[in-house]
Amino acid sequence: MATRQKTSRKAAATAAAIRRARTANGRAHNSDAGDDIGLDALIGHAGYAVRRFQLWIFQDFIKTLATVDIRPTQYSVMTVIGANPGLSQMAVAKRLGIERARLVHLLDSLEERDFVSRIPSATDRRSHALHLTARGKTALAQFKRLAAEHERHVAEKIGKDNREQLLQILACFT
Amino acid sequence: MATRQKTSRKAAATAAAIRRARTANGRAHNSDAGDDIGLDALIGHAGYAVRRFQLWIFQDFIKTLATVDIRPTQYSVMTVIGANPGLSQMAVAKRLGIERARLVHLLDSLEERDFVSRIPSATDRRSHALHLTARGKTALAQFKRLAAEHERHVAEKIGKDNREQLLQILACFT
DNA sequence: AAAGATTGTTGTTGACGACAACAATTGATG
DNA sequence: CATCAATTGTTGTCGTCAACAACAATCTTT
Repeated sequence: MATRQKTSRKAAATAAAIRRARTANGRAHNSDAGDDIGLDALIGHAGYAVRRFQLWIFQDFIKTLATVDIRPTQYSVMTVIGANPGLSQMAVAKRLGIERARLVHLLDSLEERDFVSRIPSATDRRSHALHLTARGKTALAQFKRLAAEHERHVAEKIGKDNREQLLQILACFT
Repeated sequence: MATRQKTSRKAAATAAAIRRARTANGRAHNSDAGDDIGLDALIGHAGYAVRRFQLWIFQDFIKTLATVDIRPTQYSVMTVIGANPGLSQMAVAKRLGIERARLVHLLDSLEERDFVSRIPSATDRRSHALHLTARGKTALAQFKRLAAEHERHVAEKIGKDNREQLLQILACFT
């Protein structure tokens, strides 16, 4: 085991410990599968199901768009800017529910890759008008094709109808 | 503005910039609300809706259980251990889809608060048999009541029927 | 002109997922 | 039985992300 084991390995095993160890391994005589372990109250918790689902869906998105090296948040930023050129950073941050502090770094990387440009606003010298570059526009078109492919993966995973129901149920959050 | 503004504030504003700035602010003459900004392709992306929903649901969970200072992951760990006493760390990690490296810290904090105890396994001296302490059991009972209250918030937010549909759709991830 | 709000920026903190190593131990293979 | 591969808990690092708190520049209000 590890170096800083808290309880000595040689410590006497209590009868309770033995009993429980039996319970744990004996339940289906196959603890490797990780199955047959009850979740108890976790079943019926929307948060848990949603967390697991989001993990899966983000991993698939990242994998599907790995060739273009675009992550979900970057994609959402470019999509909103593409659909609403000239938005300020505040407006984009509010719309997507991300912090403006975080958006700074996101835009930095997108600007470095020449996908987005910050143009000083003519009406408010504090703010930037965000635009896609020409390169950004063609790139986004490709991203959307890959994202659509990812969306098909989702439909395969949970079912076409279920996916649409999901979108409808969660529409109030978009 | 900030100290390290990339483009000089005094830089001449192009006609295009002016036009777009007008577009951004003029769309509904109220850019504060953050409304009326199209999401374009983002609508119809399950990942985006799920991300927003998970953000909301986790924040509500944390808020609802703030008095007991329990986060969603900690709650899931205690719930699984409570329902399956004697599990090894590997088994818990696999079942919940968290890394065993991460579970180490989670258990450290839960053990410090005397909610969980690592008992050396009688059959495998590498592994620990995880158990709730007496204090952990009574605490978990309270956590479950608060979690149920949080779940009611979810039902209020998306609707009782929708919540159940959601759980059914995502059941394959739990 | 002064006071307060807004915008972009920087920095810090903490939770979290992913990986890579490692010692101790177990299991399998010869 | 001896050896080698696999497993388990642990430590560490890295990068992403949300949440805050400060700050300078600028706008708005009065």
